[in-house]
Amino acid sequence: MKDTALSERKLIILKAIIQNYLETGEPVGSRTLSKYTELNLSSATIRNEMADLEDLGYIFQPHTSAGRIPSDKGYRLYVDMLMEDKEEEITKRENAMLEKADKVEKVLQQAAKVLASNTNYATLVSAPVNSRNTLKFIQLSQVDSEQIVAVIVLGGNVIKNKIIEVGETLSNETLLKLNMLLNTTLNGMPIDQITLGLIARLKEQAGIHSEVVGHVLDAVAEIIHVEDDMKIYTSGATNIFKYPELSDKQSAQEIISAFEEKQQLEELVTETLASESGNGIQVYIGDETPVKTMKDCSVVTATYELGEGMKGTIGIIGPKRMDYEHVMKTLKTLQGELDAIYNKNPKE
Amino acid sequence: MKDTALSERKLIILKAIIQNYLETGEPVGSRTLSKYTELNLSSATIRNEMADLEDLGYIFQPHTSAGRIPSDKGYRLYVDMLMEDKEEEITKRENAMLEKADKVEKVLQQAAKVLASNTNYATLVSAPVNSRNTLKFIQLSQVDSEQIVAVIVLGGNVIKNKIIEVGETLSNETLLKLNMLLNTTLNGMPIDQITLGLIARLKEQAGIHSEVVGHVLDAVAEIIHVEDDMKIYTSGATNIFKYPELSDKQSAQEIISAFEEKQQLEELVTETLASESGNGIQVYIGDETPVKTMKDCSVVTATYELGEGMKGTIGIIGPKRMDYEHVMKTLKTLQGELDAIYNKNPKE
DNA sequence: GTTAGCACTCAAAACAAGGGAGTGCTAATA
DNA sequence: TATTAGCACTCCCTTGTTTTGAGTGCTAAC
Repeated sequence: MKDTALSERKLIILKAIIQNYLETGEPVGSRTLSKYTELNLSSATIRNEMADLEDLGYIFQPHTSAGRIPSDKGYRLYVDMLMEDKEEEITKRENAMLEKADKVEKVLQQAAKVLASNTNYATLVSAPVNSRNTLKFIQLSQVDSEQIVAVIVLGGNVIKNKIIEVGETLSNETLLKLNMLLNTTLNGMPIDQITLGLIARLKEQAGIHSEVVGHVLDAVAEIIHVEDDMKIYTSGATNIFKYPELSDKQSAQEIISAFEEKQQLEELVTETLASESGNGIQVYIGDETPVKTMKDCSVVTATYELGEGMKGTIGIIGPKRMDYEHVMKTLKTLQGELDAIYNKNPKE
Repeated sequence: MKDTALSERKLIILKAIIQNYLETGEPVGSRTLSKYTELNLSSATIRNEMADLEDLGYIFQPHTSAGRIPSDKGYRLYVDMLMEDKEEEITKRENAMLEKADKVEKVLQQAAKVLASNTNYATLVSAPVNSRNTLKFIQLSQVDSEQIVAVIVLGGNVIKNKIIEVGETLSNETLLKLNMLLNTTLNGMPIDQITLGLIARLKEQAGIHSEVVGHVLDAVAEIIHVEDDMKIYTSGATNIFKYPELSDKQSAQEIISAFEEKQQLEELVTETLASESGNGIQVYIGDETPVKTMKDCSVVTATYELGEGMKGTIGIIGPKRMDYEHVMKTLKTLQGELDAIYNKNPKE
């Protein structure tokens, strides 16, 4: 029995085992399979084949005298080769909700929700990260005698603001001048090109107000700091209660905590964005996930793009026996929708 | 046995039962209580008293031949009369973290976290609602040939912004003029005083740019819309797994969903803000809570204030057998801290 | 190579028995 | 009269035993 290639029949059996297990969640035995119309084999024959498949590590028994369950390796083979693309229509209705929402946050939160209700798994949507982004516009305004507010507009119309305490009261002209200075120098500039040298030069030009400029640039720096900025929207975390294998106290606690804290999800997102595959869809099975608390889950992620190389992630987290076909199809659709929404937006 | 007043001894026994149950979570029996030093009574006597207390509805047995458990009515009596204020020091260390955070959202998220780690219950912090708030400052800025951004600063330095599409390109002077117009009229104005008449007047004064002004005021309206604006920060939802009586699948699912969706928590917050009690601390036991999914929990909330009558809520949600004394004390402290933080902020 | 048959394994369900915590009641006691 | 000791009773929980049934591996026959 060579490890390199499985016989046709073994593949069919493996596929049958997995599909059956995806549906029922119960270990599947030889008798069940022999009743499977496609292959007219007795249970005994199937047993032999299953023994082989077990030796090769594609399936295993939870205990002696139980049926077989796919191993991570088995799932992997299935996802890579055995699975056929389901060409189903996913519910367009709900997606209509996406169109309506206007603010970015709302759209993404909606997206997570739609995804969750379409799949019955836990979902996550990360906002586009604005590294490689450009600074579009800065505006300083007096708010109080000793406070100014800096409004910073980034490419993609992401707007940020920060209150800055200034010791002195700035005159209107001064503010106007500073605004001019900042905008003529920085407008349209990719934020990774704002160097220390540039900052020094700006401060110099600001003269006695160099301190204010310093504060403003600090604010910019703070705003674009990726980690700090990564917003993650989630939905349907409680869906995991639908899958007994994940809903014992221990697991449920851990997984839901991950969704609550979001810290760990960030890792997942960065990992996904870093290692991109062909169509942008990635499947992590069990131990393959970057996040240890999800070692008993499968995670499927997709990347969507929003002009300018700004990228975000959508993903779903569920049991290993998840409906990969449906999930991948749904992700692909949503990915498309998001792309569309952002590209039809007033061009950048 | 009159219902109006319980004998001194019954009160002591009831208190003992409750305190014991808070600690252990197990039904408490007569023998356990008779060993209680304070009251030198035999288990038989105690049994008689317990039978009375049960008749009166303060305690009950989960099943025959089990110890007694406090009923909602029992808890209520305890909270109202029997409980003594614990004068413990709560950990000041963690509160230091509160000081550091600057942005409102960060502070509140932190607050929720601190609360959760101090109590081991699920917690919630609602951002101050800005009805009764004033508009401090408006700034329109050109961002693109056909887009302007409106930055709106509210009292308490809450900053909002919104992109507005304008059909035409506005000149610098026009913008300046509009800014002048808006600010001279609206600055410092309580937002509930921005009436239709005022809006009409403004539009008239804006002349050919009345449309833009309309958009801006729409944006203001949208921003101050209370429901839409209510942000709720939560933490420690998974703490409920620590309490077996709440962590069966059904309950856990429901409670955590409530925390994820936040919808239901909003109801809780509005209810709390509406019916305010003396020191602003409220205790909902079991069915008393406005949120049906929490009928097996107790909810304790407090209101904090931030100048100008802007109010927010902090609250904790846990099992009925929660440590009310500790919780109320902690809430009171945090309430104070928040008040302090916001009142030491540059005066409004 | 396939299959029928059989002995074997093991988890889960069903059942039985015992222990223990707790109660209510009654009768004795202070 | 209030308290307590004593006792019978209830019911949950734990433990151990048995039964059932699904499933396997192996061997021998086809």
